Amino acid sequence: MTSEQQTQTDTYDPQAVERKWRERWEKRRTNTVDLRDAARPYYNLMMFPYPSAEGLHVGNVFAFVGSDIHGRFRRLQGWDVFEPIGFDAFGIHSENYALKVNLHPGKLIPQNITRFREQLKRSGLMLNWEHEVSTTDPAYYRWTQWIFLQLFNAGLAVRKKAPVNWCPECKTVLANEQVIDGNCERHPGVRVEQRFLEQWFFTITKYAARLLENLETIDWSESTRLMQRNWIGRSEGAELVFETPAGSPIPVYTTRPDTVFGATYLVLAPEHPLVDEVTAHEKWDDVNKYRRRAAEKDVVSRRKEERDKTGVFVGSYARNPATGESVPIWVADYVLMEYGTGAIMAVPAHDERDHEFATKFGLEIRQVVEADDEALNELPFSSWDGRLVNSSDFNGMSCRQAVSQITSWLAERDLATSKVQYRLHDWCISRQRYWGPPIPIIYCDDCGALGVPEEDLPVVLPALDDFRPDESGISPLARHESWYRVPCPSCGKPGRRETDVSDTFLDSAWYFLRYPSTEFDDRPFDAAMTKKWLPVSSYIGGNEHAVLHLMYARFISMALHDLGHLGFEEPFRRFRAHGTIVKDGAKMSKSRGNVVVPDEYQAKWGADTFRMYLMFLGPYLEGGDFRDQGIVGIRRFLDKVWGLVRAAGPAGSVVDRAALRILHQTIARVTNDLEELRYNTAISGLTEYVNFLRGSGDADEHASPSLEPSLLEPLAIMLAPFAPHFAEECWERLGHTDTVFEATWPPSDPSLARDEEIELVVQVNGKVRARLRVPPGLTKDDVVARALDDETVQRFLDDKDVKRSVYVQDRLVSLVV
RNA sequence: GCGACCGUGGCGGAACUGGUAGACGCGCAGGAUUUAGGAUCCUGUGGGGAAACCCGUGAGGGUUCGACUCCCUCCGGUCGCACCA
Repeated sequence: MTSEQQTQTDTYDPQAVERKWRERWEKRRTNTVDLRDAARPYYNLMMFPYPSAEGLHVGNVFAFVGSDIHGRFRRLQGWDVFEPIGFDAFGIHSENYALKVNLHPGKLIPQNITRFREQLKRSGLMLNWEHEVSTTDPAYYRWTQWIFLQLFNAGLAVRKKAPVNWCPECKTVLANEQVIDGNCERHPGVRVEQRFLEQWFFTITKYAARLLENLETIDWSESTRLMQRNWIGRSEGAELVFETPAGSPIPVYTTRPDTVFGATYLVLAPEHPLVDEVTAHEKWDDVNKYRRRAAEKDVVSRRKEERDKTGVFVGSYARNPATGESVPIWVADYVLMEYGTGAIMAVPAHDERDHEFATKFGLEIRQVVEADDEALNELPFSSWDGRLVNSSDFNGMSCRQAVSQITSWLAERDLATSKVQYRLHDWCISRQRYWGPPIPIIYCDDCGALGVPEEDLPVVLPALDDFRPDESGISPLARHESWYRVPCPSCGKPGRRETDVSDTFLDSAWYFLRYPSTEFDDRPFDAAMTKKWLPVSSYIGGNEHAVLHLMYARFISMALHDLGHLGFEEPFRRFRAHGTIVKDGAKMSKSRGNVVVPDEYQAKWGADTFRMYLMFLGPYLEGGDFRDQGIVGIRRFLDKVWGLVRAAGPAGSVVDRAALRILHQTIARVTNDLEELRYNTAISGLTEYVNFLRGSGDADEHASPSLEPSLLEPLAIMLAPFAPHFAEECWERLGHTDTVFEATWPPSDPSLARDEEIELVVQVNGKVRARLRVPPGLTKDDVVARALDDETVQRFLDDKDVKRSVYVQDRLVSLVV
C-alpha cells in the first residue's frame, strides 16, 4: 500500500470512532463513579427531561451537552463526577398525549423513554445510567408520597377550600403559574374559570422570607435570582384598621400609610368575608349580582380590555382612622382577595387605579402629597419624593418620615401595625387527573383526614383503562370504588382514599436527592450518600424553570432540612441558566412546526461535530437561532486535528519556544472560558492553536507537520469535553491505553505563556498612529521616548508640545498635544 | 404599564476591570491541485480612497487623553411579571 492510499483510507470516520468508544465506555464503565469511595465528589446535575413522544430536539441536546462539557471538564480537573439522568414522566403533558393517541400512558411512557435513552446515548454524554430514575416508578413515587406525609405531619400540607383556576379543556385545576393572560397555558384561547374546591396546599408562604434571604447566599445566575425575587414579591407597609359602625373592623394593607389622610373610600374584594356584614339591605341585590359576575372570571388575571373598573357601593361607611371621617365602602374586582387583606384603602389622588375608579364613580379625590418635582404634581401621581399636605399635624413632613410617624401614631390606638407582605401564594398540589402519584391520604368520618401509614406506601396508581377526566371536577380515580374504599388506618371503619393526584412539580422537586441513593429501597435518600454528594455542585437548566421548579425544589429541601432529614437548606450550590435555542426566532414547538431533531445531524456529521457545532453557535448562556450553515467548519477543524495527530512525530525532540508559548496561552484561555461556560470562545481558542500548529514545523503544502506529541496531548485533553469520542481516539493514537478522561487537565505555566515581544499602540490625541514592537515591561519614560522616535507619530505631533501622556503597561501610550 | 437583557461586517459571533473594534467560523473572491466536479491547500475579505488617510459598534447628546464598554434621551427586539394596593 502506498502512503497516498493509506492517507485516503485513514481519514476521520466519525461513525466508526463513535461506535468504538461508546462500546468501550460501556464495557469499561468509564462513565460511572464509585459513589461510596469517591475522594473528590462533584455532583453535576442537568434538568431531567420530560420524555415526550417526539423525542429530543436540538434545544434539549444543546442544554445537555453544555452541562456534560462542564462535567467532563471537572472530571479532567480531578473531580469524581457524578452525572446522572432520569425522566420526569408524570403529568398532564403525557396524559393528554396518551388520550389523544388513545394509548395508556403506562404503555406510552416506557416507549418514549426507550427512545430518549437511545438519543441521549448517541449524544456522547457522560451519563451514569446505573442511577437512572423515573418519577412514574412506584419505587420512586413511594418517596414522593413519603415527602407529602412528612409535610402533612408537620402541618405544612393543609386542605382548604380555595378559589382555583379551572381549565375546562384540561378539566383540572391549574396552578396560578399555568394561567397566562386568563387563558390556560396549554390551551391558548381557552378561558380559565374560577371554582371553589377543597385542595391540598403546601404552605410555601411560611418560607417566603427565607426563600428570599437565601438567594443572597447561593451562586446562581443573576437573571434567575431576580425572577425569584420578583416572584416572592416582598413589600413593606402597614396594616391599617378601618372601623365600621355596624360591625367588624376592616383591616387593609398599604405600602403608603403616609397617604392615609387621602383615603376617601374603601374597597373590598368581591370574595371578602365581610361583604355580607357591611352590605345595607337595600343594596343586597346589587352587591350579590356583582359578586356573582365577578366569580365567573378567573382569579389570576383579566385581559387588558376587561380592565375597566367596575364596582358597587355597599351602602355603608367605615371610619378613616386618621381623619375620623366616614368613607364609603365599595366592592370591586380590581381588589384581589389573594393579596394583603383583600381590602384596600383607596387614595385616588396618588394611585392610578383608585383614581380611575373614583373618577368613574364620582368619589372624592384629595391630594395629600406634594411632589418635590413640580412637573410631577398632576394627579394622580405616586412618588416617595414629596411632602405631606392636607394631613393635619403631619403637613410638611417628608413621605418617608411620615410612614413611620403616622404608623406609630395610629398604632397607639391599635389602628395600625407595620407589616411585610409577600406576593408568593401557597402551592396548590391537588390535581383532578389520573397520571400522577395519588396523594396518600385516607378520609374517615370519625377521624378526619389521615396520612397513609408509611409502611403502606406506595399508594400505587391503579392501571385503569378509563382514565379520562370529566366535567364533574372529580378525579378519574373517584370513579373506581374498589380502589378508594379502604378501612380507616386509625379506627378501622370504612374510609375513603384521597382521589386527587399530586402536581408533577412535586415529583421534580426532589429527584436530585434520589439519584445517589437509587440502590436503597428502604429510604428515600441515604444519609451518608446525601452527605457526601449534596448539595448539588452544579445545576444547569433552562430559565423557563426559574420560578416554579427551582422555587419548589428549594422549598422542599428547606422543609426537609427543618424536619431533620437534610443537613442543608439550599439544594443547588451553583445554578446557571443556559440560553434557549430557537428556530426562526421562535421557541421550538410541535405546533409551530419548527422542531429540529438531532438525529439526522448526528448521523451525517457525528455526535462530536454536532456537539461542538451547537456550542460554537453562540454563547451558551445566551442561546441563539439554530441554523446549520457553519457545521462544516467544525468538521474541517476536527479533520485538521486528525491530520496533526496522524503525523505526530516521536517524543523527545526539542519543542519550539514559540509553540510552547502559544500552547500555554491557549491553555490559560480555554481553562478560563470553560470555568465560565464560555464554550464558543473556548472553541475559537482551540482553533487558533491548531491554525498555529499547522503553520509551524516542517510542513509542506498538503501534509500536516510532524509535531512533538507534547504539543498535541494537551490539545486532545482540551478537546475531550467537547468531542469526547474524537479525543479518545486521538489520545489512543498518541500512544495511550487508558481513557483520556483519566488524564490530568494541563496546567498553564505563566512564565512559558509570557510574550517576548509585544505590540504597543501609540495614540496621538486619542487616535491610533503607530504600533511599536517592543519587549514587555518597559517604563513609561522609555516608551514615550520610543514613541516620539516614530516617524508617523512625529508627523502627527506636528512639532507641538506633548501636554500630557498616559501609559497603560504593555498595551498603549497616549500622547496629548 | 413595571423589571431584566440585548442591538457590532453579507451571516453566526469576538473584544478581560474604559485601552489596537471585527478574534474564530460560515459565506464570498482570486489562485494552486484536478480531465471535470467535489474535496483539499494558499491569499484576500467592514465601507470609501491610487495613496496618505478618512468614516465606522441601532439614533442623538454627554463624561474622558481614549467609549462597543460608563451616564442621559429616543428607536427596535427578546424574556419575565402584570389591577399585588
